[in-house]
Amino acid sequence: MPELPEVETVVRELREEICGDIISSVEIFRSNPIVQGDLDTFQEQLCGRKFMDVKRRAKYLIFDLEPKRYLVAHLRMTGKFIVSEPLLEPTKHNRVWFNLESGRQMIFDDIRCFGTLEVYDDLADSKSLQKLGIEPLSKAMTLGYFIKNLGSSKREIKSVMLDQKIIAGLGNIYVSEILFRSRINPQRSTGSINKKEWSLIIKYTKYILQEAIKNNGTTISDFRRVDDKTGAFQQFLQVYDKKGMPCTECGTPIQRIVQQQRSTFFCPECQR
DNA sequence: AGCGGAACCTGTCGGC
DNA sequence: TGCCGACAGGTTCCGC
Repeated sequence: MPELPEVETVVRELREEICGDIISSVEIFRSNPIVQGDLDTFQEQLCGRKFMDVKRRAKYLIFDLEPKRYLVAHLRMTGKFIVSEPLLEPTKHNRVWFNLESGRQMIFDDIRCFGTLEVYDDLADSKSLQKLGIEPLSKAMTLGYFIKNLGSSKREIKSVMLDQKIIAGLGNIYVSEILFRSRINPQRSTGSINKKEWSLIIKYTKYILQEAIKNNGTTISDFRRVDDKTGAFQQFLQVYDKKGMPCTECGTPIQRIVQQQRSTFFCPECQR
């Protein structure tokens, strides 16, 4: 479900809602496979700690706690954080409740249970964070980075853009949208992308992500904000989930193909 | 190195 | 109505 803009939306809203609050107890309704490690340890590591900040790295949420400790979360496909007045009973897909001293509740809800929750004393111990490539909205996102790392690669450009070890934070929706705007066929080999085209990819990656963040992300079906509202960027999507619909530029029907076992949507006329 | 395939789970939708 | 396959904003592991 959530890619960088959706995670960023959730992070910003959580930061407003929970900073300064203290975890009084943790109730786990279904741990497998969400909570990594021993459950008693997980609860013990978190109880009594105060939320100091909520940050994002790629699609990970990082909760800064005091005394110093970190809760690292990944929403995968259907994970959600909801902050609300306390419930009496968990609803169907509630997996973990973080009860707060203010009396409110932060709920981790996840239909498919792919999401992950991990605790670290030192973020450097997280293997998954270590492996991540550059942040697409950072200054590291340069022409030089792509030429140097991918200039001679034969991999398909779609696959490279989804690779979190290279660019960290893009997912299936935004990669289709970025390549459409950049007018690049998703099956092109990365080595065939010229400087001008890389510049377009960089420009539209930043533009689309920023616009999506402004619109609180994209809701196709499952994504929800902390207050259970939907995002609004779906109204600006040009190709994702638009198979057979006319291209907004040339009217050619949008095509759906499968790459890396995932759908790709593109215009065969505009994207060369 | 990098591909395809399967796995982790649950839910929804379309076709017959 | 019911069953079956395809598909879903993600990641990881395994074998070639």
